[in-house]
Amino acid sequence: MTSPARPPGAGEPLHRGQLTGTAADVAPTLLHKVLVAGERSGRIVEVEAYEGGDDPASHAFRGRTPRNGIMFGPAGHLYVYFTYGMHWCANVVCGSRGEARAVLVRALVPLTGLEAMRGARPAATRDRDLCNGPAKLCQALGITGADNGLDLLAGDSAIMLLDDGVPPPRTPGNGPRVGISVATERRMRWWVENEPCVSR
DNA sequence: CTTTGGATCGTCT
DNA sequence: GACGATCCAAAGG
Repeated sequence: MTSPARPPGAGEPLHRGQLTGTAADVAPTLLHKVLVAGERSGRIVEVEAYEGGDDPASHAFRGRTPRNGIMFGPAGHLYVYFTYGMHWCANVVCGSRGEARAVLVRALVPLTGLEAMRGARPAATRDRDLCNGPAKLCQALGITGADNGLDLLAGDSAIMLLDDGVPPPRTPGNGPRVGISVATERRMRWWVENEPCVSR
């Protein structure tokens, strides 16, 4: 009995219990999970952990504000923020309620909806440049502030986080986070080694 | 190939 | 009023 090949971008939503640990615990487990936005989807190949009140680099370090409120809610929701006057970035909220931990999704391998992604990102000359950065992948998938707070684990959400059976790498790359000026000694960035779609 | 600086505006001090 | 959890084009080697 041969089962048919699973369509690209298909899978089951993660269980919320998989996201209740610290951001540093959860982040590397999200490698190879699939982020889906309508017909567009990609496999996560680079992430960063932000630990809320324990982490000077986190948006939640100085407490709850109108912008970061979603981070203080339940795990599995999407935290989208606007930065540098023009870019959106997407996080998966994790930890327990009130802890404001989150994992920034930094890069994807495009799986489906490539034509829509190319249309959304005319600056990308190669397909590997469609989603190889936190703001690029939001542009490619059409994620904006309007999506802030969505439940990524609900079957009817416009944006979902799926497990299609591909396990995380046994030994991911690990190093300092990108683009921050504090807590730079913490090695809380993880990526899939030898993967062309990783940023930088 | 690497380095540099401009774009652009919401958010918090 | 200052500063980004960034990207890209242009300039330089």
